[in-house]
Amino acid sequence: MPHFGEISAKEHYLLRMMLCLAPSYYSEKPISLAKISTDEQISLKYLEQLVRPFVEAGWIKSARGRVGGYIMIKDPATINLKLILWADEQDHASVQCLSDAQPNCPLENRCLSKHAWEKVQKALEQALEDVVLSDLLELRQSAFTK
Amino acid sequence: MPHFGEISAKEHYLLRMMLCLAPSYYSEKPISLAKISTDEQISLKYLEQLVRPFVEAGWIKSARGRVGGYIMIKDPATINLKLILWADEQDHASVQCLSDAQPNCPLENRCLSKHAWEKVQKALEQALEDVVLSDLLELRQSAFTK
DNA sequence: TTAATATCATACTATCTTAGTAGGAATTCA
DNA sequence: TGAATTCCTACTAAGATAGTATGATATTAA
Repeated sequence: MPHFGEISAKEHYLLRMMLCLAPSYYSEKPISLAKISTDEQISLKYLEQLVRPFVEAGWIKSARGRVGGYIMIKDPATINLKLILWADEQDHASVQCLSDAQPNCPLENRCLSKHAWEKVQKALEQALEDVVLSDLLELRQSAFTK
Repeated sequence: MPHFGEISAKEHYLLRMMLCLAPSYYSEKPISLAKISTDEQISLKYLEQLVRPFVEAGWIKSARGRVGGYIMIKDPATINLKLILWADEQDHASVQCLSDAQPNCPLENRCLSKHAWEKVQKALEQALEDVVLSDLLELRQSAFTK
């Protein structure tokens, strides 16, 4: 049973995939999903699905053929967890009536709870924005590898 | 399509239910689910399922019969969103290998991403803890009702 | 005493998401 | 040419969500 805020395998995969692809931004050499699949133990076919939205968004360029793969063309310094996880969402309202205009909402505690969720939402959003791809890459170079 | 951190209807219901029940802590008079169902437009049968874990946890006492209902016996000042949402979970590790000991993890970026998720997890946890039931009740009394 | 109001308990269901798998087509390059 | 790669569509098993259905049991106001 998952709980609010639990990271799913999919989300875990997304970040790791992006971490694998990020170096291609600097090297400008494509990285194949086959390699990522091996390195990170993620199904190749699943990776193909996961990478697609980012290609469509223009963050990643694909190169087909023999020595093809994917090249990140959006600067990793501008990519954070919020963007990765919420790439295909436009409306991030955590509670329905935050987006829906409900002028005369009849519910006793909805506005009260909405107020609470807004606080949580804001904190989470900030935390996700604080995790930037390029920062993570630097961590790997330095002390973090212990 | 939901996204990470989105509030589900269930979670929205849980908080509103608790907000409805909280006054019973002070009045010591039971509040029926039928009333909550009416006030908050939540299915009575669904509410019955939602309240059960808290009764079993001893936070809420049930009173059957004609003028029965539920009475909160845990101080609303000690109940926060984290406790409400994660009531039945014991291990809140957001990433599998945060709880599992994996001494020689072969994955390239797992530890790096784990580090990232830990930061997010910690921020979220803090935000959820900061939303305390009694504080919300006070908001209703005062300016929030506009 | 009885009828209404509650909780308690179990089971069922439709829809969606997750976490993939399957099979192949198109492209590129050694 | 053949191997490696992306591209594309479809399918699936398991689980969660958001309830509904049916009824039993307990209490008390009338």
